[in-house]
Amino acid sequence: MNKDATLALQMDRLMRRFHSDMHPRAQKVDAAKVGPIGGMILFVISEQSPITAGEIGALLGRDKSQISRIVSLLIRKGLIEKTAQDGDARRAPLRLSDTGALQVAAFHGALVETSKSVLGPLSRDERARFSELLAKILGAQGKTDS
Amino acid sequence: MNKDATLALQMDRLMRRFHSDMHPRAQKVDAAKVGPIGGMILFVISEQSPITAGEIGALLGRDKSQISRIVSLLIRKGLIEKTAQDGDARRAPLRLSDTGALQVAAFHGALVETSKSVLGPLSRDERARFSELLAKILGAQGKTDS
DNA sequence: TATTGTTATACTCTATAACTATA
DNA sequence: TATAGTTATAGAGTATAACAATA
Repeated sequence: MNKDATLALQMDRLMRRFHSDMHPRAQKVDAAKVGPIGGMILFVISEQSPITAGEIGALLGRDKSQISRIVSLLIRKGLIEKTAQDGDARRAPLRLSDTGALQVAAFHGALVETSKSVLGPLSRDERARFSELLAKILGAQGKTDS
Repeated sequence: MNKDATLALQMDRLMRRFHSDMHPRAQKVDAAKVGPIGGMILFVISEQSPITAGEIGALLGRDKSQISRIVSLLIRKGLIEKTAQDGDARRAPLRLSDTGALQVAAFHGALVETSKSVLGPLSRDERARFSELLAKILGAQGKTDS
């Protein structure tokens, strides 16, 4: 089979593997029932805060309507808050609440466990190399994301 | 941030990137309207045939109920057929029809284009190295898939 | 009793479009 | 006129469970 097609199939299988491993772990710690995308959004906010809904959408590659809906949910559940606006009133920078920070810590643990489990077959060096390759893939085209 | 968590976030972004790139390409060639998972199922059958629904589910990491539903759709659309049974009557080995083979060729092209596009930032050597790492990740645990 | 596959259901994710408000 | 965000809708993917047929 063509090497590029092989890569595509490998990618699909890896994505499924990751998802299958992550799902039960995430559910177990998802006390606030925010779902996998809710968890990703919390995670992104914990990394870069304050951040607007549009920026989150660009980072995660999801449509703004989806981000908007889940952000509303997260606010309703008290996990994130809108910060005081200084400039553009259309933008609504978001930050974690204390409860949200706790939830992120739980998700973080699940993420780490999943990474370790799925990437377990790789040595430490290989894992680092893998991460570098991912960074190169994402970085080159990713600049236009944000 | 923890390296394992970084990897998890990179994985999510890569998956999204792949999906976003693949979706419009696949739609364009999806003459029979079988959807992305329908395309993956056709693709798997084209690689290993005859193959049962259960084996497809294991390979793709999807639930048997989902495979069953889409396999029914693919049969209804004339893209695959059940082969004559020789042994276990519960199992229903599947194979591509001529129409299905044409559809697979179209999907194959879309897969190759997506791989080239998303993995474009990598050199030929890096891409080979990336594929090797994927094989190692999938191979070690993947044996239990089938 | 276990396995293969089917069917039904409910939930989540997703894309699209129309909309409001701000700039 | 353009941008940030909201809301509504429809469609696709998913997990779960109950079920039938076969082993």
